[in-house]
Amino acid sequence: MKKPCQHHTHKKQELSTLTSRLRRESRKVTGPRSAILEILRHHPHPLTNKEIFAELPAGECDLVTIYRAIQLLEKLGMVKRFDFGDGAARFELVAEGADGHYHHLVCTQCAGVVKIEECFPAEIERQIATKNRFQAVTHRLEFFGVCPDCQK
Amino acid sequence: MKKPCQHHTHKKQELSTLTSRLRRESRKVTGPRSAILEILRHHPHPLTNKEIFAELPAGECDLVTIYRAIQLLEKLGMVKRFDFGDGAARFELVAEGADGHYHHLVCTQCAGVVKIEECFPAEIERQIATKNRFQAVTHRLEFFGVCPDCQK
DNA sequence: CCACCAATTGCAAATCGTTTGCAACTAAAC
DNA sequence: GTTTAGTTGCAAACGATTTGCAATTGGTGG
Ligand SMILES: [Mn+2]
Ligand SMILES: [Mn+2]
Ligand SMILES: [Zn+2]
Ligand SMILES: [Zn+2]
Repeated sequence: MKKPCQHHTHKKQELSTLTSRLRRESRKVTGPRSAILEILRHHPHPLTNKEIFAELPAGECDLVTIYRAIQLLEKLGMVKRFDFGDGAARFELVAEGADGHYHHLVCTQCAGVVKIEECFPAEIERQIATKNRFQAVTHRLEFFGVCPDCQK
Repeated sequence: MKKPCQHHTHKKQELSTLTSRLRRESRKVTGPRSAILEILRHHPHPLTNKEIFAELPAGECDLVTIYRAIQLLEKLGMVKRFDFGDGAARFELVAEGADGHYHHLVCTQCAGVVKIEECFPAEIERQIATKNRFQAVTHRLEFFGVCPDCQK
């Protein structure tokens, strides 16, 4: 058995890992759900429900089923929702154990997306929470700009 | 003439300042528009179109007119759009000359809003832009948590 | 004061993403 | 197998936002 890649950690989760998570929560592993998970597994960028639908072999399942499946996966913490401000929610698989905390840099011209691992110092958020006496403070942060390809 | 307040800088813009901006762009100063500007002027928090509509004396104007007015004001840079992720856009008057760059801390229970002047070091954004060769990079950042009142 | 015209408005209808109701169906457990 | 809670498809409902269009009006120039 050869190890496929020594340079990068392949964090793509096994489909079985994902489905067993469903069973553990007494949710059924169905055709549509497996298909959706497969698509998410193979996509490095957050997808809209409609995009997932488009990736699915025609007639595999209804758009509504995707909405419901994604809703469930989000509730179970298996996917994370992102909002790029264009009216459609996007979803991405959360790596096991990972907190799913990262951001994106979105091209305002072509909608291309780059994952951003950096975040500002947690100290800032802590100060904001303390100063305003808020608890359980989190944030939503996305960057926008023009990607290299779209710079003429 | 007495100066009303020495402690805070009242940055509330005069209505005439706002309307003249409209005339300068050959846009008409109408009843609905003045009313909308008045409401925005007196509200420290971003409002949804429907909220503006609710503030208006009954029958003052149609909801659609508010959508169109806000659209215009946004295009002229007189209001800034915020997205708290609940499906409805919110708008706030931008102080003259000000860049309108600030964020919010939103209570996830009661939807109360606090304006946040702090922002993370610009250096971080510059690095992200450079590393990914993006240009004109900006960001959208909002904080969420539980306000003092909602902590039971 | 009046005429004129581009800008504006109200109202109805259309869009779009997302949710819901319900009856038919099925994965998983016994 | 039988049983049943969990799922699905399809039609319809929803809420925010946009659009078409005919009627109205603010601002300008005379
Ligand atoms: Mn962050
Ligand atoms: Mn900022
Ligand atoms: Zn691009
Ligand atoms: Zn609260």
